[in-house]
Amino acid sequence: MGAKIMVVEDDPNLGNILKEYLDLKGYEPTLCRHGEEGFETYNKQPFDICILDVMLPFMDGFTLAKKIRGVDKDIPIIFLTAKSLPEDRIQGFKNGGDDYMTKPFSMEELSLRVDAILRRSHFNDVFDNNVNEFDIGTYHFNFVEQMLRHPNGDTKLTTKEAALLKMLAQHKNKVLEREYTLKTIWGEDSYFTARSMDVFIAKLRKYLKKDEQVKIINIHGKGYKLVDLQKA
Amino acid sequence: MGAKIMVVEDDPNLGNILKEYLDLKGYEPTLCRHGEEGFETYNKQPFDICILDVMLPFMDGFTLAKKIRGVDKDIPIIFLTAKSLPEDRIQGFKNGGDDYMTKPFSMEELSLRVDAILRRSHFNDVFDNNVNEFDIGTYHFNFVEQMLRHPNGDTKLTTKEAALLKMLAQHKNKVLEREYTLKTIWGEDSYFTARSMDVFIAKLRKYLKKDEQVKIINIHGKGYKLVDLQKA
DNA sequence: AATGAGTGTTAAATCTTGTTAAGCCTGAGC
DNA sequence: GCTCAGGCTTAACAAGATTTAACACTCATT
Repeated sequence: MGAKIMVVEDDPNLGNILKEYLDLKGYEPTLCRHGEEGFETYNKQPFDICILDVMLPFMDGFTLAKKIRGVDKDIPIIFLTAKSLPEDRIQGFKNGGDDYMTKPFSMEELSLRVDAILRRSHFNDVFDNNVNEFDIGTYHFNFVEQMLRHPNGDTKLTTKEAALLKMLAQHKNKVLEREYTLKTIWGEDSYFTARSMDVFIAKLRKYLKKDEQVKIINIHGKGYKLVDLQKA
Repeated sequence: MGAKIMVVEDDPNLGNILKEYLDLKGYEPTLCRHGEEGFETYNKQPFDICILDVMLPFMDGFTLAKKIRGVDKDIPIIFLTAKSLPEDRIQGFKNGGDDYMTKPFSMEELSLRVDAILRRSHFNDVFDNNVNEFDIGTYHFNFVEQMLRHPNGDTKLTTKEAALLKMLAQHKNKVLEREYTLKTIWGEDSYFTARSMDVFIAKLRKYLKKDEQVKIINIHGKGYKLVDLQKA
């Protein structure tokens, strides 16, 4: 499973070459022809990174970037452009870009830059997805079975309870951001999904009461942290 | 006071310009003249990001990068080079670099790239540090538990209280600068965040009243200092 | 001493989270 | 198709955390 990449490029030639190359490299690219199509597509499915041409018909790349960041403030963005003036590159970064490449560029370099950025983004967490069992204090959590076991009595979890506990366990002793969690489990970050998540946190806290060393603490305005003092 | 940057550049001219510019931008750059000096320095103090020239006497930048990554596998690295061939840039990424810049380059662009990378790294994360327990006079502070313990009664701290006390404790008997603190915990340094910080200082002072030997004193125009007379 | 910027402190206002329970779907079994 | 149970969402209120406002005080400078 490769990273999902949105490519917005109006030149059909370059667009197709890009798509083919990224496909070959094991990514999952989606090609859009202009800004508006890009924004619509972005709202329909989740992406891990965007590659945007700056000069696009109807809506330029910077404007599109702003709209995308309005939806998803952490999505990595790489700008492509024909201009190579330093001021233009600077514009790219000031518009919230993570990187900026000047045409013509080497496909391999682009793919390496994509890798370098994904290495630092949340995309990594996807790689940890095959780990499905966790030790949490004196508990043992099996995600696939949705079971939270404890010498003192087991608990059968629901799907969402298990999904949330898994994300917390993967970030044990680190902050798990609300926004990221909501986008991953609920698919969107709204007032209601947020309240729903709080309800699930309350449930998990109840289940985890059997071990004093285990706590879910709130990081005000940021998210939650599953603390396991046994390991800390 | 900003991110700690290690710059390794043998050309004294460019090296100094880089250092000065980064200084001006609010970073804390340390300049090394060659690879070996770079590696020694790296082992002596913590850095948030490295900027390495590729062509260096004695030990080239790629080799240095490998040695640094051996110590610290997640530190972000930007390579600088005179060559602009795509193959060289590709070499940079294959050697674990996060970015690659070709001389001559714009200082502003470099600083923007540094920002873009730091944004995705754990630099801002006060919550992921290693040392998490502190002795402050007759108090014992556990950051992870957010507990300030004292024989005379414990205090449960909030997230921000704990974050601020941690920064003070890390700088015990030294000055903790306002600006640095605000950028680290609040993310920005404005009039309001500054007032907010003052409110938190007042709270911490209340909690620390149980030990006469412990005080938070103000360094006018600079910041605060957590003074522990027991250890001084 | 007068000025203006920086700090101390408290309280109110705002925003976020905790918790419980009621409401609403959906799918299994009848 | 009807009913029920389980699981998730929404509502509602309580409690908590942080920010903003207000006013008093201190410090450095003139």
